[in-house]
Amino acid sequence: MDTAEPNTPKFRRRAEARPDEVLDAALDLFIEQGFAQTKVEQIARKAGLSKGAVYLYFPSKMAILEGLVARAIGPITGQVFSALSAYKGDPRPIIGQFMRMMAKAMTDPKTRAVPLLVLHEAPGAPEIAAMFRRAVLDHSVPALRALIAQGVEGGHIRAVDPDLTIRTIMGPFLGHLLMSDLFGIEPEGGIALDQLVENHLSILFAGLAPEGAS
Amino acid sequence: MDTAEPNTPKFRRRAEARPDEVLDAALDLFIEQGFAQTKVEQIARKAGLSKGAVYLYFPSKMAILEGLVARAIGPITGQVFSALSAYKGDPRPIIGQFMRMMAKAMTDPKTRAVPLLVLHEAPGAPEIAAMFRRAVLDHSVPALRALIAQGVEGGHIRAVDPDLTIRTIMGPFLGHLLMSDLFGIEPEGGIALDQLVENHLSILFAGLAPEGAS
DNA sequence: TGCTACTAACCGACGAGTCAGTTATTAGCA
DNA sequence: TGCTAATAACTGACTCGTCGGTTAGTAGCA
Repeated sequence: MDTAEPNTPKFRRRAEARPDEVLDAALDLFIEQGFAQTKVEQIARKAGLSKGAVYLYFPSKMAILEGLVARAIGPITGQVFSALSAYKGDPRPIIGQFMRMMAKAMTDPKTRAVPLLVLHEAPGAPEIAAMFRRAVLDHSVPALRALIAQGVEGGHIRAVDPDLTIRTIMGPFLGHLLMSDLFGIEPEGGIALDQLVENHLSILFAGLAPEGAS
Repeated sequence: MDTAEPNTPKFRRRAEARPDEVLDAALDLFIEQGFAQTKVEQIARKAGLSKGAVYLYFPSKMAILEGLVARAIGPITGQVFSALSAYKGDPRPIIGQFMRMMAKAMTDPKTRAVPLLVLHEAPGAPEIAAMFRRAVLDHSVPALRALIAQGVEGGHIRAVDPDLTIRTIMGPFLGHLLMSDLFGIEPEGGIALDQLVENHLSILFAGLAPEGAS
């Protein structure tokens, strides 16, 4: 249950590692019990601190959640997305790459947990929703839109509505996340996310093919 | 702000309408502020009652949410789903009908709100999640699976994995719900759900077509 | 001896749920 | 048709546990 190493000194000067330790503990507990159900005291204990100490690093419980989201979406630089929108040609291969990348990332429960947390806490915490939106959606959605629009113009794929098609592309991901994590619905043996992606892509790519192509 | 009619008598014998009035008020507030943020007192005032009276009809705040979900999913009888799974032939037309039916239903914010509420409250309220699962998913998922499997066997659609394909079919719905209701992301002018469905179906149907068909 | 890192006891707000009491409504009776 | 008893419908002030956040004080380090 306890994350803290037993042999580490009780005090450490310049405890720069502390915030991350708190975030680690918080993430575990948020995954297990949800944000509202988790008490700051629990987070503190799991990180090997007292409640008061947590408040040396984070001004509020909310800030812990924000820190968590920030840490998770930080590494997702705009690079991926600007690469997406700069691409010219048949968008299907890159969409495939992109989806497979996502699948790989989402296989890790800790990674999967963050968007899920955002999902749950968004209505009660608009800042969280806005943060996620700014950092992830405001980049990815336009990038995908541009990618699709360009594919349509170039005749690489059928004339579909880019904005609506984004939902067709990404939706199954969300659907699966929700069904499995919220409702525990999985086919026997569980779903491998990569199988889901391959099945989806096979339908999607055939469905996007220009008229009169196999 | 107040739902209660001004001219209705303050007391009414056999107040059978009360529970529904409380549910109506609660739904409005839950949509606006979320479950956790809504106080029982608010629900009571909006329904034209005092807090105490609410507890004459519902044993707890949770029970109000349960009542809301129960009322919403009650009308969805298994009929639709058993019709789905009994069907023989190319599944695409019925899938189309089904999706269009869903789109129509989900156009009403009050209807849309209930699954959304379930989504948000599920982690903190397993009973809600289980209830929704039993009433909706445990019927619809097997029905869709059977429908698809049968379509594959009959050669009406390509050989896809039924379980995974369910996610491809339904995912965009969820994706749209979340993007619009949680993050407020919509193309300018908003999305008409029926447009989303038509775009999705055009891709989906082409993507499911047997090899070598337009 | 002074500073950093931390602790633990504490505070106060908040809100779900309770309950003793109040008021409208009806039934029974003359 | 008025009066009374009974009771259903409702009120709002209160309790009480919970938990986020604070702070006075302490332990280790230089």
